[in-house]
Amino acid sequence: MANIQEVAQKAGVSVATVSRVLNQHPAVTAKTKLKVETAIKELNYEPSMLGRNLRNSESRLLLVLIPTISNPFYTEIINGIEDTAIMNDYNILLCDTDSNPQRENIYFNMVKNKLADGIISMDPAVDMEKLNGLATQYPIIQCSEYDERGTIPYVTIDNKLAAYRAVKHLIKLGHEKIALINSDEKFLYARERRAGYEKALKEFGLPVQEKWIYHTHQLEFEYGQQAMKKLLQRDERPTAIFSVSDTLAIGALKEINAHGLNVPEDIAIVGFDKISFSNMTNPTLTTVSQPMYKMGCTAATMLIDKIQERQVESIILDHELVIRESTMG
Amino acid sequence: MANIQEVAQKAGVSVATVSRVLNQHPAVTAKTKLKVETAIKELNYEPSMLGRNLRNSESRLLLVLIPTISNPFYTEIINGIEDTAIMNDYNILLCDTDSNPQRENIYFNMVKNKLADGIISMDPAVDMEKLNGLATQYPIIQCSEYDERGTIPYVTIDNKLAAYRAVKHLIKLGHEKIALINSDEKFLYARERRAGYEKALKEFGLPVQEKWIYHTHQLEFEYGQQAMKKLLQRDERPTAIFSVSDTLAIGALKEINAHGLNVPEDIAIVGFDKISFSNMTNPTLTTVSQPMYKMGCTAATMLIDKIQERQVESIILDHELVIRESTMG
DNA sequence: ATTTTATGTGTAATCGATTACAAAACATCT
DNA sequence: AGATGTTTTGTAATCGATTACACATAAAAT
Repeated sequence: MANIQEVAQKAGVSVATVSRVLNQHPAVTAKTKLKVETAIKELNYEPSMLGRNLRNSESRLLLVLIPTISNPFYTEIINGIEDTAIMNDYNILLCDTDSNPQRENIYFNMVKNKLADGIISMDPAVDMEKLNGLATQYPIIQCSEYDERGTIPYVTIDNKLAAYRAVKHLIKLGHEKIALINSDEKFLYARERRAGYEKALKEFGLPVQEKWIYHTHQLEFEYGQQAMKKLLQRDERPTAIFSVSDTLAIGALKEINAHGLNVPEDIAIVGFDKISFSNMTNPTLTTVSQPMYKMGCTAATMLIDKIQERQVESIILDHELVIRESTMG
Repeated sequence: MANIQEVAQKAGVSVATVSRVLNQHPAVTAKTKLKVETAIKELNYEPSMLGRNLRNSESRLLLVLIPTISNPFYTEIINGIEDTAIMNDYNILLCDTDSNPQRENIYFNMVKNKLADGIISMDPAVDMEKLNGLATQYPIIQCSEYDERGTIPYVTIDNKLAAYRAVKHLIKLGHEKIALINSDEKFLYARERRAGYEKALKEFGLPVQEKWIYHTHQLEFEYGQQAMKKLLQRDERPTAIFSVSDTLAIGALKEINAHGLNVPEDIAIVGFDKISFSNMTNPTLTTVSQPMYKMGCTAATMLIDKIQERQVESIILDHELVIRESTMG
């Protein structure tokens, strides 16, 4: 691959002039510009980002940290991020952290080393302390998951309200024995959704029973199955389930079917996220829809604003309860 | 962020010595080494990848091109790639190309610009001509999808044989009217799987009927639903479906259920990929399992070999037919 | 024709690392 | 002590771009 000097030589000009052509500096005659462009084409030259970034201290690359690409929840968000980034002449790189601090470090270093201009973190298991530390020096935005005590701007939904509405929907249908399949409450979203669940129960004078609250370690289907299995072993069987994730809800649904029970007649289910699978189950899944694409766009816009040193405020987006067959036969 | 000069100054040595410490060059006294390491810690110094890469012309970053993160098929492969890469001191960056040539270009440029050392492409819709051109100068491996006419090393499975076995399984169960839900035959895997389908039919003296072969434009569920809807409109209804993708098969399953028909009694289905959701459907989906994790590991190993200028040969891995409820009630 | 002004181009420093080579420091042997 | 060899450290070039500043050239004003 040719470099700028060779282009300069071939075009019979200085490297400065070549650089000016590359950066569309106005002070270049049409004639010189043409010479340079011809040379560039002939040599098949492409400027090195390395040299450029080293000098400019910018890479126009955004890092997107996701805990795992297995969860379809992230797909639409990423589309939003990507579209917005490209519109602003940025590109994104997906980083599958696997919630592994060591891998996270690699990506944090990319920002420190100017290989990337900023980070959008969607990993609830990220080392918050480290992230907050990094955020004092580098542009960082949190998307969907965030640290309530930190100062990093975020975009998310009102998880408590969303959960409240989901559970209220079940109560309005006449359910009184409503179980909660929650993930680990070390995550803020898990705590908030639980708060919403409890708020709804209390508002309608229903007791919050520990035996109907189950915590999973992960979000994969199997954990939902396992949770449901345990819940079905309780002496008193719940008539409805609110699950903090569609993947868990789908696993639960599978387990209910395996026990010869019917959804929603025997047990109703509400999930969370509206992943595309949720419409493929039988029955289809009632779920809380987050504006994922918009969330992605917002996060990207916020990050770019931050990079360009504009003021950035956290944003709470709307959500929507999508009622389908798993609650209304 | 401090740079190497500041560290050198603080430690009272030259930048060369600092660099030697960083790179574990043996010719540094324990005493000097300690001084430098103290200075590094005090200044919180981290070497800049930009400066380093510019000089070394290596980034130890691998690019992984996927058409979309929506398809769970890629998840396990990526885990394999990632684990192998990390074991060899490489890191990976996921690039969601969306099968968009413009986005591809961005990532191709990253390699040209030494921001990445090589590419693993899993995008069937990639511009093969361009990829082959790039491969003459840069390390590139194809995973799962490949160009039969090109010279880029690949790792994949025997798609024709896998399809043949899947269809033979249906024939052995007594099916004679077997439809094929295929994706676009501009993709090699689609052509090969069709060849396997036809081979099985012919071997058992069954006619290949165009009316039972449907091509979809994409792999999302909805396309499977649509395909099935069309197939159910045929004057003669098939008794079995072979779908080249689990996602399409799941859409088809949904559509069959919607028509009040039963799987596998009325219509049996075989999918392809063994995505995790294929075990959550009702009935569970018979499917062809690819050794995805191993495929990822292999692809990464091949790429690293290629980068380090070792000889690399293409590899065909084994597959397995996983028989579940959608073919055996 | 000469000075002033505007415009286009080149020179050279710079970003942050690595490394060949030179030089210094130290050890070993007559 | 002086010569020689070995080990450690420093100097300076280099990677590929950008850009402030200087300089050259052309156009406009006197």
